[in-house]
Parts: sequence; C-alpha cells; structure tokens
Amino acid sequence: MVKISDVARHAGVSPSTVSYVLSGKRSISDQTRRRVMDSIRALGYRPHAGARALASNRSNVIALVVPLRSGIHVPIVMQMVIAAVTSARTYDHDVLLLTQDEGIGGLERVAGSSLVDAIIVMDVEMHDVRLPVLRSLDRPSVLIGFPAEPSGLTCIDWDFEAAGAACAEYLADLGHREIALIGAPPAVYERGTGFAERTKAGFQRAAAERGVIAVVRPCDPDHAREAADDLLRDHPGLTGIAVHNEPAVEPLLSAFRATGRRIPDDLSFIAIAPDDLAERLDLTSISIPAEELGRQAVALLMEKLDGHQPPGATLLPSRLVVRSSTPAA
Amino acid sequence: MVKISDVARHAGVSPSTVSYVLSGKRSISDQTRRRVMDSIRALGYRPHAGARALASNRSNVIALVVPLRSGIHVPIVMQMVIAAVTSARTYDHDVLLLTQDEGIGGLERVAGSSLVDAIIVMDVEMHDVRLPVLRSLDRPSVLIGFPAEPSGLTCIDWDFEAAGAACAEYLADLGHREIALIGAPPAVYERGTGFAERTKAGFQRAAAERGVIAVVRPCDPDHAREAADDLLRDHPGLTGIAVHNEPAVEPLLSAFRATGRRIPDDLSFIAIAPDDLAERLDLTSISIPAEELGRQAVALLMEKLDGHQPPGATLLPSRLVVRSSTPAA
DNA sequence: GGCACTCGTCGAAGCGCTTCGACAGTTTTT
DNA sequence: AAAAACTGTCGAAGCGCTTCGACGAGTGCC
Repeated sequence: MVKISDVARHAGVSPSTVSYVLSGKRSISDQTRRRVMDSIRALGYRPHAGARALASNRSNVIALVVPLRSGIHVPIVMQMVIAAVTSARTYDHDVLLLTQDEGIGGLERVAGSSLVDAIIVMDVEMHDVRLPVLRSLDRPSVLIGFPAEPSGLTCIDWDFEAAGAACAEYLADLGHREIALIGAPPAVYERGTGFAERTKAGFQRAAAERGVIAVVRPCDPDHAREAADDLLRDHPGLTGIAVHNEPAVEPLLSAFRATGRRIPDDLSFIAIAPDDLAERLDLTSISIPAEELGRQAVALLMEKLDGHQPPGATLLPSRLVVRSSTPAA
Repeated sequence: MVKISDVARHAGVSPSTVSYVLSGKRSISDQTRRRVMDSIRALGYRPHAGARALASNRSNVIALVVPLRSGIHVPIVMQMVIAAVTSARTYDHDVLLLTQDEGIGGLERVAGSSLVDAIIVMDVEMHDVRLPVLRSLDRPSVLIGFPAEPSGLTCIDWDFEAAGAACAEYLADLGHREIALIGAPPAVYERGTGFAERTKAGFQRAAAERGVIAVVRPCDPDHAREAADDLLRDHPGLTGIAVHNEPAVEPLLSAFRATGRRIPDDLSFIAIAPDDLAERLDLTSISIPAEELGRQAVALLMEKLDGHQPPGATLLPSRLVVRSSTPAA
C-alpha cells in the first residue's frame, strides 16, 4: 500500500504538505501542488479511508435508511436511492445502506461508531419512533416525509397537498362537477402516513373552493374493479377521476373501461405518478420527481454538514403534464 | 466520546484487555469479561469505526454495486439489495452502495482506499469490463451473474438453464407438442446478458429431448400484443407458453386472452418469475428466489473474507409451483 | 530600514484502536 | 520435582492520516 509519506518522499515535501494539497486547507504554491499531484498519480496513491476518518473525525459516508414496507412503490424508492448515491458522490461522499428493520439500534450504531457523518431517513411516519433518536444524535439528519411534529428536524417531501389540489382544480376547470380521488390502499391511511392524508386534504379543499363534489376512496391494486364499480354506482354523476396509487393505475384504467366508459370522452383521468408510468400509459399526470427528492435530500444534508442551517421544511413542487387521458382544454 | 481507555479505566483493566474481550482473539477470564462488558454498557461505549479499520485493516463494510439499466426488474433488484444488507448485518458487516455508473473507477476507489473489505457486483455481463479490475483488486469479490470467462472469480446466479428446461419438460409432460418461450426484450439479448441465453438453451435442449417443437421469441412489454399474435399466427399448433420476462407477464396474459384463448383450457401458461407476481396472478411458475441470491452472495463473500475458497460457481435451484394457469396434471 | 503581515512549508502530536511480545501464575507432562 | 505448556493480562508500538503551532522568506507600509 502506498501511503502519504511515500508520496511526500517522492515529491520531496513533507507529509503534511501532501495533506494540504489534497484538502486545500492551506495555501500551497502552484509548483508544489503540481509536483505532489504528479507523485500521487505516479504512485497511484489513495488515502486510507479509516485513517482519514480517525484523524479528521469525518468518514465522508452518509447513511440512507430505506423502507421495507408494503404499499410503497419499489421503483420510486429505488430511483430515490440511486439519485441519493449519485448525488452524494458529487459531494465526495459515499452511501451506507440501512434497512428500516434495524430500527433505532441501527441509527445509534452507525452514528455512535462514527461510521457515518449524517443520516437520511426515508418514509418517515407521522409518529415515527425514530424521531427522538434522530434529535438526540450528534449527527445531522434529513427526513424524507413529514412527521406530525417536525420541530428541530429537517424534512423534505413532495408537496402532496398542492398535488391533490392541482388535480381537483384541473378537473374542475375542465368542467367536471363530481370528481373522485382514488388513493393508497387502506393500510397506508391506517398507518397515518402523512402523504396520503395531505393529498386528500388538498383535493378536498380545492374541490370545495371550486364548488364541486369530491369523493375520496382508498384502493387496493388487487381490488381496482370493485373500487371503480362502487364509485360509479354511488356517484352516477362522476366524470373526473384522480388516482394517487401507482400500482393501481393500470388496473383502474381497465376497470373503468370495462364499465363502458371511454377515456377521456366520458371520464377524465389524471394520475399522481412518476413520469415514466404516465408517459407509458399516455396519462395526464402530476409528476412526482423521485430523483429530485433524493438529490435535494442529499443537498440539505451537505448544507448541514457544512454547518449551515437549511430550512426545516422543504416541499418539492410537482407539475401537471397534460396527456391524452383528459380532453384538451 | 467514550473510548476504549475510558472503558478500561472504568473496569480496572488495560485497553488491550478490553479489545480482546470485544474481539475474542485471546482468552479472557469470565470475571474480567463480565466486568468489561458491564463497563461497556454503563458507559455506552462504541468502538470508533475508523480507528478500528485503521488498526485492524478491516472496515467491516462491503460494497454492493447495483445495476441501473433498463430491462431489469427493479423490485427484484431491491429484494436482493435488502437481502444482502440484512444478511451482511448478521455477519457484523455493513453495506456501501455503489452505482454501476461509477464504473471501474468506483471499484478502484472503494477498494484502494480500504473503504470496503470486499465487493459484490450485481448484473454481470458476458464480457463485463469490470472483470479484469475485479481480478486485479486485492479484495475478494462475488459476482451475481455469470460472465463468459469466470475463471478466477466467484460467481453465483439462478440456474436459468434448469429453469428453462423445467418449463419445457413440464409443458411436454402436460402433453403439449408445440411450445414457446417468450423472453426478455431484444435489448437484453443483444447485450449478451447470460441469463436470457441460458434459459433459452435449457428450454430448447429439454424440448428437443422430449421431441416437442420449441420456438423462442424476445418480447418488449409494450409490444406484448404483437408477440402473442405473431406466435399464434406463425405456430397455429402452439398450446404451451413459457414466459421469462416479469413486466411482460400481465400484458401477455391479456394479449392471449384477447385472441380468444382460455387459460389453462386452450393454453398452458407458465412464468419464470418471482413468487409474489405468480401468486398474485395465480400462475404456475418457476420461482426465482431473489432474497436467497442476495443472501448467498454475502455468504460466499464472508467465506472468502475468512480466507476460505468457496466454489467458483454456484447455481441456485428454482422450483416449480403449480397454480391455475396450467391444467392439473 | 524596521515592523508587521502574509505565504508556503515543516515537524510533531495525536486521532482510537489492534496486536505482538512479555511475563507471572497455574496446570500438565515426563 | 523439574520442564514444558497454558492462561490471562499488560505495555508499547504502530496503523495512516490531519492539524496545530512554528518559522523562514518575501511583501507592503510608514
């Protein structure tokens, strides 16, 4: 293994100079810098991560806690994970993966042993048991999702309230007088995951403001047919549908078509879903930018690692993209 | 921060004794061990990961390189990742996530800086550019997938050859005389990813042995209808279908039903797919155990880290589960 | 011309841990 | 009963890096 002293000898400087060249924490003459860099390349030097972590009290690794639970769309999680890893690399950090089932102990372990400098927690619940731990840890963290009591924490999420409202407004603007939001499976609501509630709230608020009738119904992807039938039976005037449940989108489309409704002629259909899905099915949609969320979470974390104080709450806007599941306006 | 010397003082022993209690590398009297453990708990001591890595030359972290490419089923990747992380934890290791797009440089970086002790590479191609690097690295690695030239490397994968053969044999045994294998999108074959070829080979070999006619066709999930129509037109006697392409399974089912064929009455349908998908659709299937693969890959890696020499090639058997997309035998 | 700075570099200390050799005491072997 | 082999513990060295204070040389200012 080639170490810093080898580089120093090769370049004819002291080890500390090599260190300063690498860290940029003191000024170095151009000439010296160049010589050192050449030696580094010539010898193929790579700083030992452990030694660096020990001496500098920074591991340059962040932890990412991924959810395991049902009802969350795996590809989206994966997109965020990939985005987080990619983004972390641009800040010269690596990502250590933690699963949610390691729970509180896992957080304490990686933080306590200085394995990681900071933590990103995905899929935060309203009353997440990890919140007190996160608050007590001596390392910064960023939560993806908003708990009921976010004070003292840095949180980021999509603006589901706005997304729900945008659906209702758009459908109302198209002239629909009775609209429905088909949401996540019942289990998600029961868990008190914030996003489902917030979408619903936005949808209902905007509908009320526009004076249109709004109904909201949870939906299991395996029972899409039932959901469609129920809705159309109980609300014969229903002509606008918003769906916030990726895996249920396709089954729901089939289900509504099976009732004889044509989309967009008889029914306007809008999905809150990632772009790739909406594009594939050619659906008008509110996009939820998964990569963007992963990237921003890392950016916030880096802010904190740099000693700054980023905003406690960040809501990522989504945008409405009109495709062919709603009539041209 | 509480360090090993604090624990030592508290327990009335030397730091080295505490270290030996923790590592078990020398015998320690029960009495001393107990006193030390009590002090550790009392003080909430956690060894500093960096210091440990520096002194022991072991980081207790493994790298996992995840694929990013199209044509691979994301939920399966995620399952393997989760299984790998969970499994690594049982060996007291953590997992650092690397994306494929960091390429060779990423491998050299994490290995060269001693950030990780070993590497798992997912989604290995036939002529993967990473193979020479992996061979030259001073750290052990395990590949998920088989390259064309696996010598000197440890590889593990599902036994697709056997899975393909099992499909053909099962369909033949049901009495079908003309059978088809619908495979991955064309791009996957073009890439020379081994698994697609191996499934095909097994399917064709077994079909030949049983004396039944076998056709093989790639399929893009978005063109399932086309695939089904083509096959039935060109092979009117076709009555047995095997599918090795998760995202295409549902579209294909719809497509075949749309031609008027009933499953299983007119057509036997068997999928090479993860259990959850097959269960949901109630399909006879060859299961591909994703978790098992992640777990075994870690197990192999740990063998190598322990200085053992595990087999160079491991093929994970899959099993056939009869559900209702094929007639009862 | 002298004083106060800044610039570029060095040496040494120290980050917290593991591990090696030593050694006293005990047990086993011959 | 002496020699050999264990057992349990300690002290010290060292893992490879960062960082602090020091310092000589150059620069600007009055």
